[in-house]
Amino acid sequence: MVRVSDGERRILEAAGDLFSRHGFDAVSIQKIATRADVSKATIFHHFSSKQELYIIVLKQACLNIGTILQCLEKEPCTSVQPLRDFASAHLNNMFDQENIFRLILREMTDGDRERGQALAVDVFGEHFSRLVVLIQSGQTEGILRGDMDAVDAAAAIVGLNVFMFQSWSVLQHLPGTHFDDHARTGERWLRLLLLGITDRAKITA
Amino acid sequence: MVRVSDGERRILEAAGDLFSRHGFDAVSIQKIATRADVSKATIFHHFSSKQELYIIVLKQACLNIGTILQCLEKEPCTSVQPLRDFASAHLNNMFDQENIFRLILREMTDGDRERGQALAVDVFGEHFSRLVVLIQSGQTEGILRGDMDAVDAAAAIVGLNVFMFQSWSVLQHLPGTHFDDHARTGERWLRLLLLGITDRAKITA
DNA sequence: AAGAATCCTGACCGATTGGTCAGGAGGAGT
DNA sequence: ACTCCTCCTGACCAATCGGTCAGGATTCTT
Repeated sequence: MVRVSDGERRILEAAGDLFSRHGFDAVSIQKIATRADVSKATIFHHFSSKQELYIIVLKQACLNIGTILQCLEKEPCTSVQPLRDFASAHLNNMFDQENIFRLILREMTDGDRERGQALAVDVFGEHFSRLVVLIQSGQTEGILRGDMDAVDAAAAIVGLNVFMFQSWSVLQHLPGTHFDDHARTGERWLRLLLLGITDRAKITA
Repeated sequence: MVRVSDGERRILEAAGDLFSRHGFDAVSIQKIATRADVSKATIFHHFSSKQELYIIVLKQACLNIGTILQCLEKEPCTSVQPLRDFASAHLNNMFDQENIFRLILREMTDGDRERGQALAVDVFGEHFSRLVVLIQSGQTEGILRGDMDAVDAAAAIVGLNVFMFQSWSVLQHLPGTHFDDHARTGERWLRLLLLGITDRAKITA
């Protein structure tokens, strides 16, 4: 176990919070120092540069995420319940660790191209792969449509969750909406995706 | 028609491009000036502050968007084709005007809370409402499921498109993926949403 | 008690930031 | 010829930026 001083802990905390909310460029070392209640020089005592601090915050965020989502068993999938469980856990996971996920999503969309993509693969890749396998097993079990791409289905499930996560505050201000609770809304959207929005599937293609 | 000098045009163009790619704080006036091939002071001749320039870029972006998406007729919806048309037009619209949409999405997620939400309602609100009405008419025509919320369905359609738009470069780097073309992928995802991912809808709830 | 190591700080650095200002160039109106 | 107006600029400003440095506390080791 690496020893981490109290000041260093507070710095990482403040940096993670500020970076996730405002992005790398909008946050100055001084602001992090003030929030962490240390001097600016203290930050450079613990971290060699702003970039390094950012990268470490990013890595720490990935570590915190890696161990949480373990709800995907390897048993064959004979009902949609595992999908519900996954989607629900995924969504709760995001909202529970809002800062971390905002940081990662931000990095994916406007960060350094290579780093952002590598990060995305690291963070989402494994879970995504396991979700794809889960869906494929559901297809061979006959519970899920065989004439679709499991990768598409996985992307759609994750995509709806991600969209909901990052647009939550905006969604509530669209006209005619009534989104009250993440979890319930997520369940309804997943149900939509499971059953489809057409009445009876007479429409082919 | 308001006269706009050539320099001013170039400034707005450069600012829109840079803001959408890197965000407000990461872009300096100097960089905009260099890109627009004018001096820094010229920018302050045309715009009173960086904030004002940003707001104007934002408004210009909204104007450019407002008139494009007009594919929603008011006739009753007797097939899923109007939904396909909407989703397709929506997606193409985003990718065609990448900068503008990135700018707006960025503002929605990290901009000033009130302004971002007001902007979102302005930009997406009207189209969203019309999409909801379209879906509702599809429900009364019996072509779409009656036991779902039209608002949920509309949000899901738009959400999948938005997610695809802003995660496109990352999606291609997830393991096992093969997303080659926006349009085709968008069609497949919409089909998923239309028909559902379960085989036959024996699974209720 | 002495020394070493860690934690932390105020003062400071050059560079860059958003923004100001006086004024030059050039076309239009008189 | 004259003025007026718009477009544009280089020089400049105070403030802030990321980062350095010498040294004061505090704690751990011996």
